[in-house]
Amino acid sequence: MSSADRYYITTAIAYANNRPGLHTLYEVVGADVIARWHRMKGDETRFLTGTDEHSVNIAQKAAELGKSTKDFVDENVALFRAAEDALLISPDRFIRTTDPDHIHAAQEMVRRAYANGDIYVGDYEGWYCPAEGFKSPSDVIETADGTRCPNHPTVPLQWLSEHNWFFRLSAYQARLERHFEEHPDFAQPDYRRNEMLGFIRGGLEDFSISRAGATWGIPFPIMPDGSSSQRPDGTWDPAAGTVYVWYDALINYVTGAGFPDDPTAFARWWPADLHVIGKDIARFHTIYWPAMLWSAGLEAPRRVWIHGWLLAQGERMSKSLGNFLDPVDVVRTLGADGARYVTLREVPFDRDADVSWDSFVRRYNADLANNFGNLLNRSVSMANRYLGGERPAPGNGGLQGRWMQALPAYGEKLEACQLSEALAGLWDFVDAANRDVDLQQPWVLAKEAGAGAEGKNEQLRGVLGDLLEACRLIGLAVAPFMPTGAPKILAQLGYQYAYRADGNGGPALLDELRWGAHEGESGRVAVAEPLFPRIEAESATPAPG
RNA sequence: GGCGGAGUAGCUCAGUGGUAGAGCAGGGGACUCAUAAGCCCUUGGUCACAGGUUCAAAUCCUGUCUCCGCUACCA
Repeated sequence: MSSADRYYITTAIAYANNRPGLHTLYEVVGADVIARWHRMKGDETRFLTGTDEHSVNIAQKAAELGKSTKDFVDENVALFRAAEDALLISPDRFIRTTDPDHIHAAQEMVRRAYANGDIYVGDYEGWYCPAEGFKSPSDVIETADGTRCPNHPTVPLQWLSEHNWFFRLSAYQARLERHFEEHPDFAQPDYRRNEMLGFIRGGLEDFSISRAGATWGIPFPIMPDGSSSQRPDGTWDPAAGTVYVWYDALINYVTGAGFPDDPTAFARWWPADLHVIGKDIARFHTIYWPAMLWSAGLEAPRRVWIHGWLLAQGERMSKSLGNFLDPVDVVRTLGADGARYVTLREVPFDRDADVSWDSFVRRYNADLANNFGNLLNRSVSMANRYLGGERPAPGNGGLQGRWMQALPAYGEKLEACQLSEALAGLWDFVDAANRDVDLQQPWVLAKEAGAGAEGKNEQLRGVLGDLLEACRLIGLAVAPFMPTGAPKILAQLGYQYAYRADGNGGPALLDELRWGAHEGESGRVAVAEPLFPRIEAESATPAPG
């Protein structure tokens, strides 16, 4: 992986029509871990996440609730931010598509596409629900009365045609194909890349980028004759319509980098190193988006990571089905660190995975309470009991060798977005440390040393020094996953935690992760206290639905 | 329909020619530093099915069944 000194990572922006579920925030947690990893490594890091707030659906929903659209999205955004705070998400900017600079950026992208000859006025045809707006063919149902909108089955649909702006995606087919071939890592994982490549090879059609009727959206900046739609008083001519979907939502990634008004920032942050997105929007991010950027004279992002969905008993978690986990519930039971760890350990980042409350609790107990939590607890307890709280220097026993293998593998998996595998490998090291305790039997060494046996005290100090060092390394390495757990782990071991709450500010993580990085420093461990108390089944909140 | 992927222990999965594996869950044991955790041992599988190639197949080939992903304008 590259060791660039700056790292720009984004998530998809969430549709602000409701409160968030864990299945929505899951990708944000994953991206947050990667962002924190880079911050701690010392890369200048920018992590962007936020909300997508335009669309007729949102305006409609707000109207149904008797609220102004802006109040409605403000309320939902507050719920997102609260849930993200609970999960310790650390965006450098939380972007909203209603932010003024974003509106400006989207309009500028449209202007550039126009200047480049890539947009033109055409006819958009489709089913139109008078109560809601245009419906895609997959979004309508056949009833005895004819084709209807599932949300308004009593209202007859109309087949409408309206003048809209189209983006000339077809002009970019060859360049896209070449880009995929020259940059095999651009879209990942591989099977998603192949799907997208197959789609490109099948031929690309232009897509519409404006809507004539909608008012809750970014004013389209250009009139059909090519003149500006901005009036002398600064307002926009509603006859120009609004920007539709992708020329609004996707633009957030360049807005968040400073486009177009802060060229210095933009030159620093663009192109993005990584877009983390869900599989449902892979096509828009890996095909539409590069073409849109090229049209504006900008570079494509370096990498797009496409993750899967969280399933409940084989079905996609969703708000409409009600089979989702509330992140606040999960945090309440497992703690923020536990919730983050368990989610990213249970779900491979490259595909769908079935999750359940039981599987989360089981994973928490096995990995955090029993394995790592207990390793830390028993190590600190023994240092207190046998060495009066002194923290001896690490030796160079078998654990050191294992660590020198485990660390590079961990970093590689993490940077390859294989978060679950990264943790699995790290926990092999946890297991090795636990096995070492039983192999070395420090309690026997302590007894022998107490009886005056030759060399036993040195041996005991070496063993405990190794164990405490293993705990330090694990605690620091998992800090991106467990932002509040890590400082507590280090504190139990008698170390200062050098990083700020968002992971910035400390020494380069890879230096700290060297075996024996602090061996010259004397120190004392704290009183042992379980950091990840075991969760009994009865006390766990049952999963809703 | 087309293209692609997958079917291996109760669960999640690894394993691409050479006597079936891991973690979790279940059972037993010895220990005691520890969150009754950890450690050791262990019960579970005709590797979807049927043929074929081979001295040898979960692993290669053919066919069948089942499941999943992609197959354009939802945020």
